[in-house]
Amino acid sequence: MGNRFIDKLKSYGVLDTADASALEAATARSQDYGAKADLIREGDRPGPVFVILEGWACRYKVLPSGTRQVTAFLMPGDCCDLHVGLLAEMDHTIQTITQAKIATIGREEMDRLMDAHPKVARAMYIAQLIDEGIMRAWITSMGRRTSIERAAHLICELYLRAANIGLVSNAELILPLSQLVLADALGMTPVHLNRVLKELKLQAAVSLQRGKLMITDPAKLMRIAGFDENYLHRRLRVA
Amino acid sequence: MGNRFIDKLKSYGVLDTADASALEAATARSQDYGAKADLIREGDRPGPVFVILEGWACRYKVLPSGTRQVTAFLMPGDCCDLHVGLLAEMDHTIQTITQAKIATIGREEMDRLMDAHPKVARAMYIAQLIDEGIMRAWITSMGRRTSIERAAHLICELYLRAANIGLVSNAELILPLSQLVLADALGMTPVHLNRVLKELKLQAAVSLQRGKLMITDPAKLMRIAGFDENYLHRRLRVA
DNA sequence: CGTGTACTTGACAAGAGTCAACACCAGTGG
DNA sequence: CCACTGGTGTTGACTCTTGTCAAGTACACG
Repeated sequence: MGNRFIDKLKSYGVLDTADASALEAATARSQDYGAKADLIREGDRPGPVFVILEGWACRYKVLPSGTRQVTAFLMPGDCCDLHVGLLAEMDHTIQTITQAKIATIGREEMDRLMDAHPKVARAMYIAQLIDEGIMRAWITSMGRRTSIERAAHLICELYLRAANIGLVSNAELILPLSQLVLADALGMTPVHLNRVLKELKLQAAVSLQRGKLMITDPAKLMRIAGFDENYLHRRLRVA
Repeated sequence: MGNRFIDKLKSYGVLDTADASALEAATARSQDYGAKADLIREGDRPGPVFVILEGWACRYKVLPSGTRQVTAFLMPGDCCDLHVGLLAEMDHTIQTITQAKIATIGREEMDRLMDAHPKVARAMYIAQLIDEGIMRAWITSMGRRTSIERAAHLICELYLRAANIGLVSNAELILPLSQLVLADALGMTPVHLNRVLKELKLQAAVSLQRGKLMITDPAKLMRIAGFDENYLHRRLRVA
């Protein structure tokens, strides 16, 4: 399986073997979670950095009315919230979507690791900057894209992020995201999302299985979304 | 006038005089901008960190259709994009809204400053974490709040952020934001925002001047917004 | 005093939510 | 082995929010 976290950081800049083995050591102990398990809840005191080794998770907030908004998807290789230990409490919940294997890195350990391995620190900062770019793209989607564009845009994003970590084969990606979860991320009702996906299917851009979504024509999807991948920063500054 | 940037960082943790004077030195040279001046554009190569000393600015993205989405407001004391120099290009534009006085801190200078002053580094990280929390709150607003709630929520946020840096007096804040800009931030049309603000005015929560918005009853506004300030992290972990 | 930009209002159209019913499937326990 | 159950997906009819278009008003500025 390999360690997708290390693979991802390597894609942000060369790591030497010492860097890689330090990361390997830091993520050696991992824990298995079932689907829909909270890693940390809104209001909790922040703890260690989570590193998703396998499976999918998401961040979300719940409103007084009980409705839910997913604010980010986490896939293998993603990690959350460098320095978050500086805050008194979490402003959102992090929950697994599927079964997942997750490592944690304590705050002091992470500080030491980044001090001793500047190239790792650099890669971690890049990962954080990209996550911020993704949030800006989500705000833009929610504010100014139609529901079809918005759905297509999210799926494009997930496709490219997954491709970066080798989750895509034959230009196909299987997303283990239910329509309920997608609707909570896209800020629409499940009913409406269902109609939107039907339309995308009609245009032969995606296909639907029960509970899974398969992307059959990424190029067409990008055209529908008006997708510009610049915010994923796959082209990085050469050092 | 003082240096609102330093004041803000001080509110995130004690800084000693050496820390403060280093920050003072780093922001001593500032530049004046007129309204609607680009600091940096989408596609540009990232440069130094910008520090807003006076005036207001915003980040925005433009879609192929030409519509605009504001993704963040920057007020005095705010700074942008620690480590952004690691990326090859900006994924959004930063533009002044009003006349503004803005300092820049080069990447190496900032690295040196943070190395030599851990308390400054700590405060900068907190500022960044809060900015991320704000983005999550925006995503949540756009996805799951009605237009009235959303407008009220944004105004609450700006009110509290402004209060933190001493911009509020007599529970009143004057926002130099046009309805066009607010509409671009809230993901609605100016026409609709106008009606929403009229409704908020009717409920005596805000009052409107041409081009300026005055917040007269923050408490009522918070009730309308269902506002929970946790995401602004005003209560920080004690070190 | 004219001109441009922002704000305001009304009438109408389009998009998205709501409600309700039903289909489908996986897992459970009898 | 089958009926039951709960979660998810699907569809239709209807409502309501929001966008669109168009016209007009009010300032600020040169």
